[in-house]
Amino acid sequence: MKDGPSAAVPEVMVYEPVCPLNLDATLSCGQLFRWKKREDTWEGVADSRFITIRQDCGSLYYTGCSEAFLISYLHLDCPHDAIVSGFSCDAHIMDAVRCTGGLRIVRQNPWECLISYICAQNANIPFITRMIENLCRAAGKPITAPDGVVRYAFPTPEALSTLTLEEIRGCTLGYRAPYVYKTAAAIAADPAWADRIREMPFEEARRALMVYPGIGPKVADCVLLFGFQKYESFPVDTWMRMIMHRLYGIGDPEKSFTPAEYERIRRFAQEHFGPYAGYAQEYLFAIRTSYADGKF
DNA sequence: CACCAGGCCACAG
DNA sequence: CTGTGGCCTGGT
Repeated sequence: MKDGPSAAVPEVMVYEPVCPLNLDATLSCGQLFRWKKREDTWEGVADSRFITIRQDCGSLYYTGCSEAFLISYLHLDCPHDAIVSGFSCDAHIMDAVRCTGGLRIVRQNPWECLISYICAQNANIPFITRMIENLCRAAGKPITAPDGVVRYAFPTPEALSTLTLEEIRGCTLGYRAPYVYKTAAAIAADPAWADRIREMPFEEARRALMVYPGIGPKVADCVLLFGFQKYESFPVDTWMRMIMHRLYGIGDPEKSFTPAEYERIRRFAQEHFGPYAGYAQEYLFAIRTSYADGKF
């Protein structure tokens, strides 16, 4: 027999997506840094809520958020098959789709996305994860989850901008600390920034993001894709550079990665893949090690 | 101990 | 305008 209030245990909700979803691929492909899989269940924090999701036989069993949030967050409100079939003339993308079909681009909070991808520069995923957790612990609101474990929301712009430069550096951000420090201050002083960028056409929004310190072409493209749902965005990282050279003969990974080289690869991809180029990028990125290992 | 990881910035030519 | 080093930190 158990003691303790059963009312504290959240009701598990069920949702059955009508279109393809690969939850494992979606939450582990590297677009997000705050989800962990324990047993069969994914646990994460999004917009100040602790959420669990388990996928079983196509059904989603979830706690901590509404169905509307789940659908929006996982981008289940879109014609996924139509996006994928738009790539049907490209054998490489279809290879990737066969491996991780149902991979979704999650609708991230633009602010969290912005800071996260500033941290992500020149780092690997475990390191990025630690930096972000440190920031959350330092300035994020504590959330007591039903399992009794305290997690932390991603700090608001106001909260993050109260930290000193040294406190941010203490979150193991290294040379990225001044970028986060200055960008947080700028955003905190300008609450309408996200609405403004959301309304801008792609290239203009891109330029507007690159005004913030620590945000270059790669980070801007990630934020436009993951934070602003501008799906024509095609972020080019060192992996994508290698892959695009190998599959399409674009660019040359032997030479130094100049801004001109970035533009060449990005323009080609946006033209070649079309308005959902970002989805092509995510599918290629999801199986990046296969290309490194010489498969495909 | 080198070298690199989902780059950006300051500075030289 | 284009190209090259250096950079915090942590893992091979």
